Amino acid sequence: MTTAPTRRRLPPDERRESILHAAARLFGERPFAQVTTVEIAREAGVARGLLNHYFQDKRGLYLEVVRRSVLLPELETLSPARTSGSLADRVDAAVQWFLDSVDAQATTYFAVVGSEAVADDPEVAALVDHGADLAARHVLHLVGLDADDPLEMARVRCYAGLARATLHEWSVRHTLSRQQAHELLRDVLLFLTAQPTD
Amino acid sequence: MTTAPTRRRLPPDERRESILHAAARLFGERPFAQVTTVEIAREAGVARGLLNHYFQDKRGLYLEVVRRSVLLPELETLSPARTSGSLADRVDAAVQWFLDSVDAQATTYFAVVGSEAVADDPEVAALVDHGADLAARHVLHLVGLDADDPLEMARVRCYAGLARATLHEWSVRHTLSRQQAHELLRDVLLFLTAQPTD
DNA sequence: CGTTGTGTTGGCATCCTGCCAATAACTTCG
DNA sequence: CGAAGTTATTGGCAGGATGCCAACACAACG
Repeated sequence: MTTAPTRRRLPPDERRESILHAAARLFGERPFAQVTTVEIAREAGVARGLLNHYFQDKRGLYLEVVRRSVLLPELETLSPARTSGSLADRVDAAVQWFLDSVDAQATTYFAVVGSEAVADDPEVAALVDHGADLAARHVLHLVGLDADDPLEMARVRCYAGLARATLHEWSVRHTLSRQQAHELLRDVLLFLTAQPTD
Repeated sequence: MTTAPTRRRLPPDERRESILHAAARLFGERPFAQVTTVEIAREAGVARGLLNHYFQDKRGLYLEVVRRSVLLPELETLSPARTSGSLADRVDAAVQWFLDSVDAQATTYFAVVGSEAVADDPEVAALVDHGADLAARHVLHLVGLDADDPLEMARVRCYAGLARATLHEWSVRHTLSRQQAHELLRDVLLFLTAQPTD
């Protein structure tokens, strides 16, 4: 038996990825403090020390997981930026985009962002904040408003809060149907964009 | 020197309160993991072991701190429940109430709820959730709508998300003035309450 | 003033984490 | 095809934080 070496050597990116995958799974089902590095290592089939090699520390690994789920990878992929159609249509499309991109990686997203509550960690909060910023900017872009107007950005960031909460009601508490969630978000966004920024 | 006994015996409630106070201060300025029980004990002028006597563990102490800040103690105190005045007036009053009650215990509130991001802990999330529920119910009451209609509740809970985010923009990021925050919240709430619950 | 009840303390045992030197898998060159 | 080199990977060690528990002492009571 020359096979089954006790160690298997992988290209760094690949190994890094597998660790990240295992960590995401565990962090998705249990809070940070209740997940030990031993578990993650076991799940990834790796020695515990290796986690510290690829990521500074447990916290660094966690931040990386969060970063991935927050940045909405689909964000860059599809941005048709339709400047055509009525405002109502563009708004509708923007809401559609948002709900879809969340639906894609629902589990992780909700575990991290959707729970809609406490950021016990400022750095994590900053990441989520950044994610909200990107999403808001993208929505503004879709709708066809100026994404560089600070006041407009602030208002849309507020709207992002509404979006998260609505998401939560729809996908976690099931107090709203997707239909209802969609309509609520659409109506309010339309209302906000129509409103003059006094 | 008969004074300054190495130990001082306090009635349980009092001691419990002083510990809670110290913990709230520290948890307010640093995330959970970065606050050690040694610090809390020192801050409260107490042996570390006493924390475990009054609260199960560090986590239990934290939950108690969160519970206090989330429940918006002022919530019960002032609920004039004005059924008089126009809808616009009642909405305005509700928003006013919300902004005021948050303004009161701003620091703790923002440290726990206002950061508007991740709930790494489901139990904490449940608490915040409950707080949002109470607040939403109260707002509905102030506005004069039925607080037992599940759909209406869901919608107002979504609105609570908007409120948190707006709070964040106003009081943390300073991208909105209180005036602007107030107007935004007022307008949207008015819009939502006017909207038929299709 | 001795006794009882319990608020309070200090230290022990355990678990988790970050660090680091040794090891071995994979590659490359002679 | 074999040996040297590179570095991915491992296992163990030390520090720190937490939960637990038995002893202690402050206050009230008889």
